[in-house]
Amino acid sequence: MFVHMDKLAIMEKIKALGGRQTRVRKAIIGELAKKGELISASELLARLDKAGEPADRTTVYRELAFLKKAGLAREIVFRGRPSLFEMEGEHHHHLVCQGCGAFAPVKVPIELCRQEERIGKKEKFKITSHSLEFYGLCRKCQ
Amino acid sequence: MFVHMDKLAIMEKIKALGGRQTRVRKAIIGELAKKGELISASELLARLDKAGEPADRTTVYRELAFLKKAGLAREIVFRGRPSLFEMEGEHHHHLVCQGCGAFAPVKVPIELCRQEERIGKKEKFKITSHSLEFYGLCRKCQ
DNA sequence: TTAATTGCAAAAGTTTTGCACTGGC
DNA sequence: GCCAGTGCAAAACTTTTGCAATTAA
Repeated sequence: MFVHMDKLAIMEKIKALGGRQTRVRKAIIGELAKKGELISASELLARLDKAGEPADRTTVYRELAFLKKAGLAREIVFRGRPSLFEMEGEHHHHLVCQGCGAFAPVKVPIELCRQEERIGKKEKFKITSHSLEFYGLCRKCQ
Repeated sequence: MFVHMDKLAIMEKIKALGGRQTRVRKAIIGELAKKGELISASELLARLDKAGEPADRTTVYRELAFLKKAGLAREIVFRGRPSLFEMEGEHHHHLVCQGCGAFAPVKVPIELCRQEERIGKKEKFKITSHSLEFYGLCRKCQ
């Protein structure tokens, strides 16, 4: 649904930051890209195992932190659940079902970026990003 | 800065839900209201101690869950820090400084509620609430 | 070589659970 | 007397840290 950077561009960016091309790193990026949507560190860990590319829990957390710092992955938090991650791509938000826990990506037709600028100027705050997530009930849980 | 329900109305709502008026509950609501803005469970615990109204950590968490369920308090999560709570009041969002960790309340001049309705209808999702928080650098940290 | 990366063990921190006791109404 | 509310101990989890061993470049 959303366009991501290709692997070449990703590795390029990593190299530019002094990062190396390792088995574990490639596996993590691969799983993150394959999933396409939000995934927790624990789920990622399980998927790596299943894919025959096992990695340590600590390594997964460290790699996610690295990818975030590199601007290649995004972390999102929802009330009452662990942090979720996804590869950076087209700007979007999420609908979270408070019944079954499912979530769906959604594009918001609001020019929040422009609003960001306005609010930042007014509050003398240099805004660099925002998080906007919707909570409710999905079709099944209503 | 923001208007909250008065204590009478709060206790009324609690009673209607079968809740009781206890020493600890009153103290927690008092601290939450006194602070006025976001506060973590741990900070709340410390403030209760300092105020001579000590309570157990578990009790604090349970009370916060109760107040949330009663619609009297709101929980907000930010990346990389524990949940924060505040009494329900006028609808607003927050600016979070990634430098020093400070946050400031802010009203957003976007009619998100109307957007909610539109998005919900389109996605067949019954949206009940949203979270919108801005990340960046405060005046001091720029 | 040599600095980034990894795994393991342990710690830190938040939040939840079980259970017996207390106290509002 | 009930049953909500409370404290205590322990557990469940997520996430981080320290350190020695590995490995990509």
